[in-house]
Amino acid sequence: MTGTGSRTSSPTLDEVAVLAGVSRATVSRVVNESPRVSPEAREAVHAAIAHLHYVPNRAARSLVTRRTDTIALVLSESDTMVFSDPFFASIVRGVSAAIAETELNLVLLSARDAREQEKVGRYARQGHVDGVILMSLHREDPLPDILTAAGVPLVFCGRPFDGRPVAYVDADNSGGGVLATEHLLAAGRRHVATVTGPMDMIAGVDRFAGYRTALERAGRPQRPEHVAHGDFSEAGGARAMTELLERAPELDAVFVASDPMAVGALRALRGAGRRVPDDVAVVGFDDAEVAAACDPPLTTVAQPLADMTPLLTELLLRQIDGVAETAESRICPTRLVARASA
Amino acid sequence: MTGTGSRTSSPTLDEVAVLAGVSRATVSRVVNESPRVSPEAREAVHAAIAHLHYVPNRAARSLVTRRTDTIALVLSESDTMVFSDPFFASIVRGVSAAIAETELNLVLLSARDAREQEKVGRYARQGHVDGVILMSLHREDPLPDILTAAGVPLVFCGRPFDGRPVAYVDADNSGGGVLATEHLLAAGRRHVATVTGPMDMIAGVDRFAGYRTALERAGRPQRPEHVAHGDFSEAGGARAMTELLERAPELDAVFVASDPMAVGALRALRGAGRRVPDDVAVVGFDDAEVAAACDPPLTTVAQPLADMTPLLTELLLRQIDGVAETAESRICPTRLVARASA
DNA sequence: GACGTTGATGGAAGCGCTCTCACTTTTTCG
DNA sequence: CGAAAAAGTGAGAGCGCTTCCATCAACGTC
Repeated sequence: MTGTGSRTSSPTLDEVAVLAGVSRATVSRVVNESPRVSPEAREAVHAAIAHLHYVPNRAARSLVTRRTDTIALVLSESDTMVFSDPFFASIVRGVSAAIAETELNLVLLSARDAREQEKVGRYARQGHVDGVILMSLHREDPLPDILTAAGVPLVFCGRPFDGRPVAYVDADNSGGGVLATEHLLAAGRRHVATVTGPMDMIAGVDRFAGYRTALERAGRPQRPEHVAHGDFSEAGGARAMTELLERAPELDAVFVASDPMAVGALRALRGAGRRVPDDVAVVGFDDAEVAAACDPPLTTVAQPLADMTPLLTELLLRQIDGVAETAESRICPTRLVARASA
Repeated sequence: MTGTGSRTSSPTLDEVAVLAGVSRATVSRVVNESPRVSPEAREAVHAAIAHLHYVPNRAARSLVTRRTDTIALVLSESDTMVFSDPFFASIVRGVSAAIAETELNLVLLSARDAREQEKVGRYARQGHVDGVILMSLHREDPLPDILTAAGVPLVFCGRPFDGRPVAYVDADNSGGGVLATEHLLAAGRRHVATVTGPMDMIAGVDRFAGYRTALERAGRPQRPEHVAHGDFSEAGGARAMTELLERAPELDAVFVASDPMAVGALRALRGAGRRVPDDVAVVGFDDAEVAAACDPPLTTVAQPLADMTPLLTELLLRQIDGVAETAESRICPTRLVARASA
């Protein structure tokens, strides 16, 4: 505790009360829009507030209300990923928009490494936020346990690995994987490979599961050399595609578990002289903006982000307001968007 | 104020004091690491804290200390931009890392539209944060005024438009523009065009100024048809490059004011059948990761981000601690990174 | 051995706000 | 016209914490 800063001390509720000629309680009522205030008092208070540029001190209010009116969106991912994958942008934008409708504030917290995760945990436990939305969870992430233990209202963006009873919203990833794979099969493709997401993320696991389910239903063999693991990044997608071409040159279709990876795969295919969709059909996942823009336009599985982000927010607010009975969760349907690549 | 939530009320300082058999004052001293506590008392308190899982209530502490130990990094930009331009990622990562060294928390706030700007302003005035780093400022952004009026310690990432006396850190953008343009000139290029950044951002303006300065120094005419305005995005860069090729087909070099735009420009040039660097030399700005990876590798102007982000943090902390005399600011030198594109 | 010193500790006063409760005034209705 | 209900208001008790100040024990010092 070195200095004091030069912040001119702002006016308090008392000063407003004195100026308005009423009691502190009345000022508080006006500020909190209680209906039981006479119009005259209300006006006097408003005038005083305007005159003094009064702004309520949040710490004092929080101390008694036990609320901060801010929620955190925690990005549990390397920021290279966060800032390059359009999926994150979409979620942030969507949640942000949903929160903007309310009186709440939204803060973004990054939790890339153990140290930052610890800080986020402390931040939440200290009562800085009323609730947390956790996204991009990896299998071993300690944050779910930390935050659950802290008793903070919590919603996951994405199904949790263990079946823990927690509120979450997710796209139907496995259903989407089935959709994509069946689309390829229905087009008469014989050798359908896949570039999966990271296997320590549920979206990676579930989309892969969908691929396998579809093959199984079609009575097709699952060949290990048709599976390469990516990391949801464009570079990773290119790498995995190259690997696949080496191991299984006969492939004529590939389900790539994210659009950025699909862009990389497209590049790798072009580099290898394969034409899309003539030689190899490609289906991506996400329906990111880039999907429609790339060459050829990418057939992909769309997630209903427009539904998911408000839902995420709603579930959290319900928990905060204490009206959520049990941990609710929602799986949102995915749909295939057919374009030229498959 | 509907419900109460089910958060089990956490233990207070008093309870710790009772359990440890000391006074509240002593517990507070231990928590705040005051040296004037006997080892026995300290140990007893630590034991009690561990036993109760005590976490200090931040609101109560802030109320008296007038500090929150959190600072905000405000992204005053559309999130499409934020999430696609690697420059943002670098700043966020750098500041994040610098903050991680300290006891402070970092929150990211988005301020895309007037409504969000208002919220950010309120958030700061209500005392949620000890200081603010403002980045990606556009000319008409109201946030600087709002935050200055709020008396919040403030550092700009980027020189302010007006010469207001405010702390800021910026790269030497105009110097970088000179560097890039002179490099092109020195290579014997006769018709050096430029794709600028947005003219409502200081980085766009300054880099363009550098381009003009270099032409002037070399005694070359400044031709309006050699200037096209971009928006720092890849698509914008491609668009501007196309425009340039139409207006000034004779051009044999172009200074593109950001790497993402340069990638777009490279694409446009390839599309138009121009070879780089044979027909047209290209210099970018930022030295983003993509610069080394693209084809051909991009000659670009590097910003010393590794210096800038700690500086940004340091300047802010100094203000918060009240040791900053006046508004300090720093311009960090840029340097040319020569690669194949020019 | 009386004295100031030093170090450790607890009592208590707030920080700025909310909210219960009691009080006064006004309205309503039998 | 009186009693009950409703409406508006203020006093005051905290919320959990820090910190000033007083206290007290243990320590040299002459």
